[in-house]
Amino acid sequence: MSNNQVLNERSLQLLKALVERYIQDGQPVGSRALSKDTELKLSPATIRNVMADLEDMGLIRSPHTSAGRVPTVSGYRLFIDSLLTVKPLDSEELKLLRKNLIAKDNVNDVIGVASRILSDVTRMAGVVTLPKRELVSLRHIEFLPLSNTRVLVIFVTNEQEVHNKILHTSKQFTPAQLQQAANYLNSVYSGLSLAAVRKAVLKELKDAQERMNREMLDAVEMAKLALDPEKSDEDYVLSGETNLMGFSELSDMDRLKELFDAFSQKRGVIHLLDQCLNAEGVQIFIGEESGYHAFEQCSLVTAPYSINEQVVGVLGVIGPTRMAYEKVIPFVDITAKLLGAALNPKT
Amino acid sequence: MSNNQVLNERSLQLLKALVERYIQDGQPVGSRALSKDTELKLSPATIRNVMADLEDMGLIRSPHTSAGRVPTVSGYRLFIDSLLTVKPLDSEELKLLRKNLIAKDNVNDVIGVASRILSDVTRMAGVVTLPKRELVSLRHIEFLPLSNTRVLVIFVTNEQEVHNKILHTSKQFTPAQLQQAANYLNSVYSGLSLAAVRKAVLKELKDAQERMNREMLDAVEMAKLALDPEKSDEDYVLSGETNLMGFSELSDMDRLKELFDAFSQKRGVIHLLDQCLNAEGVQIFIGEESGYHAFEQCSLVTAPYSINEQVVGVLGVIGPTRMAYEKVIPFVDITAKLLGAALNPKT
DNA sequence: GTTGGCACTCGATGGGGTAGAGTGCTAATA
DNA sequence: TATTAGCACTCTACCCCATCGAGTGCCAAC
Repeated sequence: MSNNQVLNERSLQLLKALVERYIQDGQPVGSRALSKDTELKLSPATIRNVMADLEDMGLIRSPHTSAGRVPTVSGYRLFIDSLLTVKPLDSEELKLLRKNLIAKDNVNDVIGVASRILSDVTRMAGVVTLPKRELVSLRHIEFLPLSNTRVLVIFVTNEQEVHNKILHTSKQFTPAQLQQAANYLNSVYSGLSLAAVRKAVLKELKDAQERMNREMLDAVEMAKLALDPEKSDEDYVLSGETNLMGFSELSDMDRLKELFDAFSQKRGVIHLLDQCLNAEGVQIFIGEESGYHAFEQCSLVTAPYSINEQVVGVLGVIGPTRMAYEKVIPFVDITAKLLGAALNPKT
Repeated sequence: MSNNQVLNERSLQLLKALVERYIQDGQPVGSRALSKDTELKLSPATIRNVMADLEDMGLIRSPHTSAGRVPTVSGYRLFIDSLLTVKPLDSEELKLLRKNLIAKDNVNDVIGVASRILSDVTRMAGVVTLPKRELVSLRHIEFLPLSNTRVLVIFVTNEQEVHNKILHTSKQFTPAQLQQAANYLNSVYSGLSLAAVRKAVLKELKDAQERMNREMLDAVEMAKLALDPEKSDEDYVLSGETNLMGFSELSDMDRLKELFDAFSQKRGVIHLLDQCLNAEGVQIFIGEESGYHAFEQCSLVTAPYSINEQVVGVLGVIGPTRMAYEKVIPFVDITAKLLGAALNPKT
């Protein structure tokens, strides 16, 4: 028990070797194998002592008496935070990204491509959230009369994305009135983020009623309805879920069902991804760290992406905890940057 | 071999009992069990003779020597076509349908609800295709200028659904020109199905150029672009896929992966569902009948649904071949009718 | 045509034995 | 004092084999 509770250089080196070995072939790693793997000329016996210490510290564990050792979540965490040597991005993959991740007319197409590339390259599942509506800016708003009190509102954001929604207004409007309302809103609010617009709208409604004429008031009232966030329309695009069926860690049907249930319910996944909106750069959840039982056997590598310097969404890769972090991390990172670039309006 | 190749009343009765029994508990059915199940007072030995005949005719088979018999696809087919006694719809389920399957502002919401009900009630997977764009009628079309030669076209169909698309035009239009074009198109084509509009548009472009003034020609030209079917935007909403993970028939991971791959690729499923657009009423694919390897262990029970007497889409249930057809069939049938009703514009 | 009897086949289950991998401990070593 | 060799021990994975039970096919009797 010489090094008890003390992580010296050698222990770390062995932990690193163990994790790398385990990630590579998925078998519990024994002392003999580790002895051959490292440059440290240590006998299996010595390594067994170190391993016992690492186990005491909760960094590795053995599935049963006569198996080797496997990293715990803390072990992976330490490995990723301090020991990982990230690989430079494969040039083929970079080429693939640059070729396919380009601006399109439809934001959803770009998002879909990004998600697919993430899953294809990593052979795990790729996920990309749609840009948060709140954070993108308004370019144009338009009202179309449907029938009686139903009005179709259409707003175009950031030059690319189009949203529409049906409003039920309290009174009837003529096409001309609607046109006028749209004109007013466009002249005043165009260019602001939707959140900012809503804020401004609420403010106007509250304290400036007397200063506005009837038409403008109507316009603002309608804008309020139109921008009501109501059911959060947050969503994501998931690709390559089926890749996850290949991993032995997830081959238990109950677990797998739970995982896929989580995917289709979306709520939990969105919540998880939202946590990464504020973090800068790549963020990783290992196994139970996510806080969701369904993801207990999975790791999630995420990175936020930005339009116009403004973080609007998150993308990531979902796979078994035993994944090639040293490749996935830089890949997720660069994909986020290129996605942001592809989504930026060409000014 | 008295009854060889001849299906008499008794054989059919026994086949029916066998299939029902097998559907109920999923175990190969033996002669003893069948002897107890039916009112025919026959000894197991006699039943064994009949079963041998049924096996010769390819209606049942035995997984191995000392197991009971299991229906083949032909067996299921005969059962469904001639022997099935459909159960009346559970009143609880009907209530659920009537309560939730109601008109909404957003067609997608209604479709989603239908899909979810299908899967929830049957505890299998539910699928509903989106209404075919081609077949719904145009209510209103509108153009919004974006930048230079990019124009946003918005069209509203059947009073409820809104589509939009970005066009790249060959020349630049002023907002007024766009407005004029829209006015023209609305006055001429409103109320026709999109397919009919496109047909008319192509015709006008071809043989009536001299009779039209410049603006109208532009309008028609733009309409052509707008309605270009291009990438078929056919799609469907799938629910409860994960229910399928519970069935032992599908518990083989490779098979399951293949099935879920088919779901996410969509192409094959859409093709399969499209085949039901022309058929009247409930249609069923049993196992390999679908022609898709991924569905070899599955059955698909479908029914087309209509808006304004016009068939526009298909819905159905996907599950293992061993499913309770006598309940699923009437349920799919009524769901299709109620979905149609919910989608019909309230005139 | 139907039935009882019977030999036979085959899958499922569980016990027992073995091989191999890897450990922890101890005593010897540098 | 840290490292190492040696060794007894443990546990899993695997295979073999015996047994059991379900169900069949066939034959002779009714």
